[in-house]
Order: sequence, then structure tokens, then C-alpha cells
Amino acid sequence: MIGIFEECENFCSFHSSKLRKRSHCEVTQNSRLMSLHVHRPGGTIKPYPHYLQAAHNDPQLFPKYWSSESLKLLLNVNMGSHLGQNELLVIMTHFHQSLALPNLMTVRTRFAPSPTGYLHIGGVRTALFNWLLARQAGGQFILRIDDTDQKRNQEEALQPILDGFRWLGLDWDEGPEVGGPHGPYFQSERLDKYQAAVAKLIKSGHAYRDFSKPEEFTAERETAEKAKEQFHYSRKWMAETDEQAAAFEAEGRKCVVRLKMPREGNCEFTDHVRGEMSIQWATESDHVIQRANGTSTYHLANVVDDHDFEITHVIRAVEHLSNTPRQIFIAKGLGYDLPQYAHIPFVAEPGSKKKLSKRDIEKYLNNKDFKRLYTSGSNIAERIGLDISPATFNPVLVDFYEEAGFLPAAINNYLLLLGWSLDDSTEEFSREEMIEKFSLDRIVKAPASFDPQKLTAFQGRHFEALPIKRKIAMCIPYLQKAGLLPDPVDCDVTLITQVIEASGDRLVMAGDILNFDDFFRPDGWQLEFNDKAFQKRLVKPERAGELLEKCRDMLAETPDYTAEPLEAAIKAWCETEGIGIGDIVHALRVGTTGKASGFGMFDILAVLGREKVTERINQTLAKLNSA
RNA sequence: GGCCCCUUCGUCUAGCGGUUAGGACACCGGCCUUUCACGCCGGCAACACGGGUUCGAUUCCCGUAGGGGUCACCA
Repeated sequence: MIGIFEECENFCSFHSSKLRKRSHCEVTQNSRLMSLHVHRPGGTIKPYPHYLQAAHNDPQLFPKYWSSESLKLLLNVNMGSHLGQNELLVIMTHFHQSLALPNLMTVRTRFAPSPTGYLHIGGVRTALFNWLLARQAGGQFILRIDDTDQKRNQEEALQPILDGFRWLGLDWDEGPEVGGPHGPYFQSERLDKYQAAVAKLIKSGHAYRDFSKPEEFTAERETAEKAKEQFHYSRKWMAETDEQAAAFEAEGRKCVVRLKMPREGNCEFTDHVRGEMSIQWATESDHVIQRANGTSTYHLANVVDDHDFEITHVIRAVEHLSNTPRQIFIAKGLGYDLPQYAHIPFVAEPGSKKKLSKRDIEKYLNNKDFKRLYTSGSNIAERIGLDISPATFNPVLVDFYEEAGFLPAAINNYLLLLGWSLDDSTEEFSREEMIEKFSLDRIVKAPASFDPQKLTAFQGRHFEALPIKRKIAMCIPYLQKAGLLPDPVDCDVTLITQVIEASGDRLVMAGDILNFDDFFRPDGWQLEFNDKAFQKRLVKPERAGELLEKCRDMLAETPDYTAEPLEAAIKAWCETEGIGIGDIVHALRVGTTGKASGFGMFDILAVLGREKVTERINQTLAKLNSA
């Protein structure tokens, strides 16, 4: 039982621990009206009178208040944007149970990429929200391929997108490669359905054949623009009968099909993120729904498919908000029920509010945080022989993160919080928690800037929490591709385990293992010295060379070559030499790794082992003496 | 330009009339320390502006400004 549903004086009330802040809802009904009050803790009552208006103003949508359909719609459409998804489902469940209504609506969401060859990080967030809602409600997440524009489609362009979703764990119930009962899932294979829909719209007077030439149409629009008037097509070449069409065809004209948009009144709909929307029909133009070549355009295809796939929630980026009226017009013209809409803000550029775009990478590289992320990724990619041209290797695209060794969980977690929050403090979400807690009503309205640093911070936390075995498994491929480990690994994993353990949280992404390539070099490998460090730690201190030599000999005799005994041995030796530990450690670090920083000195020695330490110190001394 | 949308620390956000405006990332300082990092402690830092409504506005309403989206036979 998820809550208590009880009869009360007016109609019913509902209590549940799942309701936000332990509030409860009370639905009341008099002879004609239904109203809802949400009772908050502390006795505040929040009425939602406009639900009634919505019900009243649209008798078509709500013919009988208490039919299952109207109840469902009323609750969902009108309470949806003010109640959390959990609350909504809980309430709906109880209405259905108490009124013995048929089964609860199945939530079906979709993401519809065009096969452009890459997966944009902003697109992933949209997909994630869709996926989360479907998973939360036990519904389906569908992948549909929007490839109505042949020009834009590229060979092999779908695979990277599907791979990206698989990598991120955003599994789809229907779509490419998995099929499903509503297929085909490629728009290019659904042309017959669109043509049928277009015919229906023409027949019902919602659309018309237009025989204008492109230049004629453009000329009209430009005239209106010059006059600074709202453009309305004269419909001069509109053919509403076959006779008219035949006459135009006799002139050698070809036709497109346009929507016959209303020119007065408002289009009203509810958006889960934006609230009540009202847009004047007059601001819309007669959009093309079928091209001269007989193929249909996005808006028509989109609406038909969403209907055919029984999509219940359309969650997409705000740039589609202004497309919604024309899509509603199409849907209503076709007699479809409208889906729920949620227009989420786009992901913006680092430090700006402009839409994040793959093409502007050069500009983003001026941002130091973006640059840092890009550089660490490209250093890794270069070492493992990947093409790092910005067209394919770009932090705006998901591939980048896979190649640099990020964790899908970290990316999902970061993206979840980009424009959504649960409360004032929760930041870490497991996959299960995301699914449980996500709700449309807590999506933020304003665009959110992509913050490379915060993403990296999430990645660091998630990676650090990984069991050592998984870290090893993630790091090995990098070492292999960089030629530092054989493939397949024919030795034991002691060395890599030691390196990973010693590196601690210095590993942020798996590819960072290549920062510690020193330890995987064979005997006799020529050290690459950091010049500054060499000067500061070896050349400048007077006794550095002498001490290093003595230390080498001492270490060669140390019986137990593991970190703790080494530490004890070196400290004891320092005392007999009358020096501080700082006087030898730095020289030793540069002398064995060539670098100024790295992990703990004793770990370094233990991981390298006696032979390599001696051999490298000899190299260092030789360089020092020849200088 | 028309239409539409948005506006709390540098960034992501909490906040749904009364708060010392909270958290996270970043940044700065201190401690720890053989380096770097971690960790711990502390600090800096925001309600775009102007009018209302109200005993009281970050919160509600209206303007202004700024930012953004969209206006295709692209999706």
C-alpha cells in the first residue's frame, strides 16, 4: 500500500508518505465541479482552481468528469505540472483502484535522433530524462530514427549513436536493432503512413496542396518582412479541389502540401516544465508537411509516429516549444489525443547561456576549464593512437568520454543534475535512485551551462569508489593500446594493481593511468627528466649527487623492498647521515622517475623494485656527472 | 524584426511571503605532509533593475533591462 485513500465529505482525500513534504491531497466535487486542494504541513492549503477551468473550457477533452479517460486526463494534464510524478502516479493509481477503472496508463517516452554520426551531450540529457521517466513508471523507452531528410543522413551514421546509448546504459525497449510491435522505427520506412496522414488532413480541410513556386512563396514572405507585417501566405496557388490542382499541373507546376493554419484564436496546452502555454495561431504560418518529392517533413512525421508509437510523454528540448502549436494542429486534425509535453531547457556553453554546439569547439577551447578537460582527454587519446580531430574528438560529444575512460554512471549523474535537482543537497545518485527520484516537475526552467570541472569532479568521485578490480579492468586497455602492456596480458596484474593502489585518487579517468607510464617501462628505459626539477633537486643542492649515490647503495642492501620497511630504512639512514628526509626524498623522486611530483616516495620505490631503482639512479648520476 | 522563453554566489542549484538566503563544483587561506593529490578546518561569493500588492517580498503581479530560442520543401 503506497498511501491511504479514503472517502470524505465531498469526494475523497488521499494521504501518502510519498507525497511531498507529507502533504495530502483532497479532491472535492460538487454537482458540476471538481477541485483539488493540496494540504501542506502546518495547515496551509493550496487550492488549484484552474484545474476546473481547464475542464470546463474544453468539454471535448473532458466530456464526463468521472469517466476513466477524463479523470486520467484531468489529473495528468492539469495537475501534472504542479505535482511530482510520484504523486501523480500514486493518486492516479488510487483513483483507478477505487473506481475500478481499467489499468493505469503505460508511460511511453522516446528519443528521436537523426543519424548524424555523433551523440551530443545535450541530446544525451534529453534522452536520459525520457529514459528515467519510462523506467520509473515501468513503461517503455523508444528510440526512433528521424531520417526523413535523406541529404542529411550519412552512411554508418547511426552506429555511433546506438553505441553511445549502450555505453551509457540507456537501453531502449523498441527501436533499431531490438525491433518492437510498432515498427518500423526508421522514419524513412514509414512514408506510406505519412502519406496516408497527409491525405487525411487534405480531406478534412486541415491541409492543402500548394502549387506556388519556391520563389513565389519567398517573394510574398519577403514583401511582408519589408513591410514589417506578420506574414500570411495569400494561398494564391492553393488547390482545394482536383480541378484546381489539374489546372495548376497543366501549367507545369509541382505541389507541396501545406497546413491550413488557423489565423485567429489561441493554441493552448500545458507543459510540464513551462506551465500553461497560450500562443496565437496567427503567429504561425502554413508549414510544409509534404515536400514536392512526396516525402514528408519532420512535423508531420513526428506527430504521426508519436501517435503510432503510443508515446504518452514528449520530453524534448525547448527549441521545439515553438513547434508545438503546429504539431498540436496536426494531431487534432488527425483526431489524435495529445501527449503530455515537457520542454526542457537546452544545455548551454561553458560560462554562457548559448546553446552548446559541436561546431563551436574552437571557441570553447578559450574557456580554461573546457580546455583542461579537452587536453587531458586528447593526451590520452593521442597515446592510444586515436584520431583527435575536433570533428570526432570533442567534449561536446559522448565518444570523448568513453575514449578518455570516464564512467557512464558519472556522466549520467552529472547530466541528471544539469537542470534538475531533488532537493537542496543530494548530489550522488545511483542508477536506481535516479529512476526512483526523478520527476518532471523539478526540472529547472533556465538553461544550464555545461561545466567541465563539475563533470570531472563527479567522475573523480565515481571512479574512486570503484573496486580495485574494476579499476584494473578499465585501465588495462589503455596500457595495452599505448604499448606498455602486452595484449592479451600474459603476466599477473601485480604491477598494475600496485600502481593503481599507489596512485589513489590521482586517477580521475581510466586513461590517466598513462600519466604513470614510468612504472610500466622495461629495464633500461631512458628516463625523461623534467629539466626544472632536475636543476632544483639535483644540480643545485650541493650534496645531492653524493647523497643519491649513498642512498642507492643503502637501498640495494635493504632486505624487504616494500613501502613500509623502505620508509623505515630511509629514515634511519637519514639519521645516520645527519640529514632531514626532505634532503633526499626530492632527489630520489627526480632520480627515479624524472618528475617533480607523483605518488608517495616509498610507494614509488616499492613499485619500481630494487633493480629498476638502482638502474635509474645510475642513469641519473651519469647525467648529473656529465652536466 | 515578429513570436516565445529565461534571470539566486564564477558555475550547477535549494528556496514555493517572515531564513544569519542553504548545499555542491571552482577559487582563496590554514592544518596535515617527502612532492602532487586526498583529507580536515576556515574564507570569499548571489536574489538583474524599477514599480506595485502586503504589516512584511528572493518568493505574488506589472513593467524595464539583459540573455536566449525560433521563425526552411533541417530535425
